[in-house]
Amino acid sequence: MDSTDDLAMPFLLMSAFRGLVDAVHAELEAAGYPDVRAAHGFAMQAIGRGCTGVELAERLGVSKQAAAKTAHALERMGLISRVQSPRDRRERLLAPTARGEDMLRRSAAAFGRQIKDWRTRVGDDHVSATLTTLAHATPGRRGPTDLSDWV
Amino acid sequence: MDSTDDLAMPFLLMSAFRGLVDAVHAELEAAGYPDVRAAHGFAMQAIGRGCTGVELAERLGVSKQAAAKTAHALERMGLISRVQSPRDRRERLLAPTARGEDMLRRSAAAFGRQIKDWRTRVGDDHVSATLTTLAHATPGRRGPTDLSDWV
DNA sequence: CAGAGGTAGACAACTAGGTTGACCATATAT
DNA sequence: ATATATGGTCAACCTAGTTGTCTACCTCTG
Repeated sequence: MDSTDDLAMPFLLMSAFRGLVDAVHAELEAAGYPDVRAAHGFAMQAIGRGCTGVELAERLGVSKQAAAKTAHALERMGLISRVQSPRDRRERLLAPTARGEDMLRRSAAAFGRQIKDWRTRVGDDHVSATLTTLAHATPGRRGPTDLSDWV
Repeated sequence: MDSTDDLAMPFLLMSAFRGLVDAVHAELEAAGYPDVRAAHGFAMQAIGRGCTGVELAERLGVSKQAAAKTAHALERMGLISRVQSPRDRRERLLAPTARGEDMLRRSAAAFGRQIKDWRTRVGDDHVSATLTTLAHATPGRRGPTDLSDWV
């Protein structure tokens, strides 16, 4: 239809994403997690209940070296543990600590509150339409932030 | 309503954004603009018909040093010119070259085609709802990718 | 009109998050 | 037993940003 507005889509996507993430990180900072960045949150979500470094790299769609850096940062922040695997001595098993799980819970709650705000602002139907639109927008896409395996 | 899906929103936003941008950049690369990155496209949009470095920094929501770096990169790629202002000799006026305007046209066309894909895939109503949702999602937000001044 | 303070831009050093390439240690298959 | 594949690490580099400092220039005020 009115395809002139379409050009704003990338900006709106970016802006909405940043607004969402910034709001959540402000809440996390207030809750005692000052150094958590967006990449850390994504990585924690990707680790889920536990995985290896290579799996993390695949889930995030980055190189294993990049995943290792992030994992080390998360370990330094006390959010995950990295313990040697019993069945394969090359592997280090990444798993959230109690503090990491608390951070994930708070993060999820904060995201939920943000989207709830959206729902009251534009209505449930619009938010639902947005979810389905975005879900169908990038079919078969694999790579960064693809969580089809782990949600 | 079903707030469990809400947690996927940041991932969907990110994924949709990356899918969109990647597709457009693939087209641009094929059209003879191989080195254009997402930041360059945003900056070109922000420059519009012309502005100074400080204005660019404000429009992008970054430091003026970062904006200057980007502007130099755009100049090296032949997409903008940086000429001294006649009325203020401190200023350098940034303005797209013919090549830069061609790039912007191709970029806009590519974005339009991508969103048209979305429309045929999920329907005009869903895409429109997405646009209005995202537009209302971050009210009064200023900073990166805020284009209220220059669209 | 002289000088104070504000502004545009450049330069340098740093950070975060990513990349590739080379490498070692360990598993696994032949 | 040996060849090959895999998990992880280290090192060097890239991009896009940051803060701090500096100079050149404009503008406002006494």
